[in-house]
Amino acid sequence: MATGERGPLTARLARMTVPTDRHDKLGKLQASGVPTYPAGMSLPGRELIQDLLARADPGAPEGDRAVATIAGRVASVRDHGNSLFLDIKDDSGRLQAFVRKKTLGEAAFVLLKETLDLGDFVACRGELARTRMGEATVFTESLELLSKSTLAPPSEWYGLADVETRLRKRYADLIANPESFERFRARSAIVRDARHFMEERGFMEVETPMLHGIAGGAAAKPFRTHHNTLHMDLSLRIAPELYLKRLLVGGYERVFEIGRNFRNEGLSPRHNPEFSMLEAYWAYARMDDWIEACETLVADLAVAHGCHQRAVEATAEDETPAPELLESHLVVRGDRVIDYSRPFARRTYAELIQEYAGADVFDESSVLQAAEKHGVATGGRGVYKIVDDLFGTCVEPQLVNPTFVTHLPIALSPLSKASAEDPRVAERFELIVDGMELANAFSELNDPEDQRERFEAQVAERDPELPAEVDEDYIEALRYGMPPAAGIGIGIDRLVMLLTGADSIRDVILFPLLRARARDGEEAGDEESPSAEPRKDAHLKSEG
RNA sequence: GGGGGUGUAACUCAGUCGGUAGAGUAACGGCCUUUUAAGCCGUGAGCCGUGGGUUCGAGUCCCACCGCCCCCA
Repeated sequence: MATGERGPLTARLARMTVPTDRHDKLGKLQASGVPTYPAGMSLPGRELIQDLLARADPGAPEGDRAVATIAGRVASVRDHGNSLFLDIKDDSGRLQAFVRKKTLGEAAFVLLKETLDLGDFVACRGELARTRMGEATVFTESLELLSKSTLAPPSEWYGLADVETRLRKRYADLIANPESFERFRARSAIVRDARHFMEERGFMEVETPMLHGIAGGAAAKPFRTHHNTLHMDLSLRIAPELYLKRLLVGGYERVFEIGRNFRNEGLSPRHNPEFSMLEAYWAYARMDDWIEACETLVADLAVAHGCHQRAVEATAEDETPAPELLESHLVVRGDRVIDYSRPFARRTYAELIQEYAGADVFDESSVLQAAEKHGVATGGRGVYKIVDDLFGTCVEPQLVNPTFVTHLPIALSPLSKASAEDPRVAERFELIVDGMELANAFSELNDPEDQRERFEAQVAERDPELPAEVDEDYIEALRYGMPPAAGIGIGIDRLVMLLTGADSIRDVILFPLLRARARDGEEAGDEESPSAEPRKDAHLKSEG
């Protein structure tokens, strides 16, 4: 907004496309000396609706009633001529306010009726009591305009259904769709609980760079950028892994980071170019320790937060959720009911490939044959890539209940230790839930020479999804000695999807990346940057 | 990149065989002393995604483009 702009409010708003009727109301309010966006506002005694209802009994007898001040958005108005019923909605809930001409005074009441709109923010002060119909209500003695709304909010009754509007104007989605509002609350609570879980187990939260010279720690195309003063090409991180492990070298034994990773790849219902991970490293631990910790974390979160989804499903069928349902390990997602009871299933990678793809992971001809049969591309690619595709096509979609997939091929695991029993497989697991990879963990490779060889093999592949050069600094760090350790990455967005029943990652990211919309009166795509970074600005937006 | 779907009022949606652009909600004007999807009477509201084509006539049929959704590569 043009905050520096001066001049009468109505004149400023007239230059914008304010609907005429709401524009007239602004003038009316100004003429009456009522500030539409008052400064220096203080609301002594203002309570959240939820707190008020917990503190005071609306059914208290006359003379014993609480006086309350509530503030929020006008969500509904029922006009009865000489009185109004308003629904006031705040962060915590919704409460009715009753406003009478007799109480408020003729002039104030008339002005209110002439100017009040859905979406306005107001404060109401008065006694909390019940109406004849038994509805808890603030019998308003004074009402104050806190902020005027000049655009009509989306219909509360029908909600906001248009997917594009919901994503581009998330605020409108949050106003109109309570399930969306609650879902992002659930996300916050899930992250908070996950953080608490890690802290309780003695892990220290750290922040590592998002700007990397060499984007390593995963196989993905990075977003590229440039630092002007240092004349450095940089990438947004695709994973924090190599920095977190440098901290193990430095002597911290348990570290974790919750944060954003960036991968310059396609969008899908389960992929957003920026997404959140919880990544943790644990010295002197092995893969099995993470199986225990991960299982505990996910199962506990499912009981604690899946209850929201169970309640949603129950209410959809007009049933009151039974108490045992709210404490269960069952969480609904679409037409699946996912059972998070411990222990989760444990299967080996080779076993699953055999069962669902009919191939022997360690036999090339068997893999090629299966690829042919299942329509997986083979041309000019390493066997392990084909196996990986077979797993994604044939196995992953079949695993609905949480399943630890262990003994992944070492060729797919360039940063993990090989198993002591079988050098062909890594000491590694992936946790698959409802066909999605939710977590990935392994015993960390700490042999600098072995690591160098694997990096060099990656560079030799000349794959745009793999680093183009060896991260010498990381190798050097390993030379100083890294304790034996195991690490894990847990996809936060997917975790929230699973526990809230969301179908798309966009339903759990407040502001997902969307194609830039051509502005009116401009030729779209005409003089757009011809470079390979068409959406650079969407990511590198500076606050400065 | 390929295929399918979709785009109509602020919101949710109808729109038949190609023949004057519709409803509910919201808004606006009335009536109404406790309603709750308040009610009743009345009014206004549209670049039918954009551009082209076929036709006497296009929201509707055809082509291209744009956005969004889904599937596939």
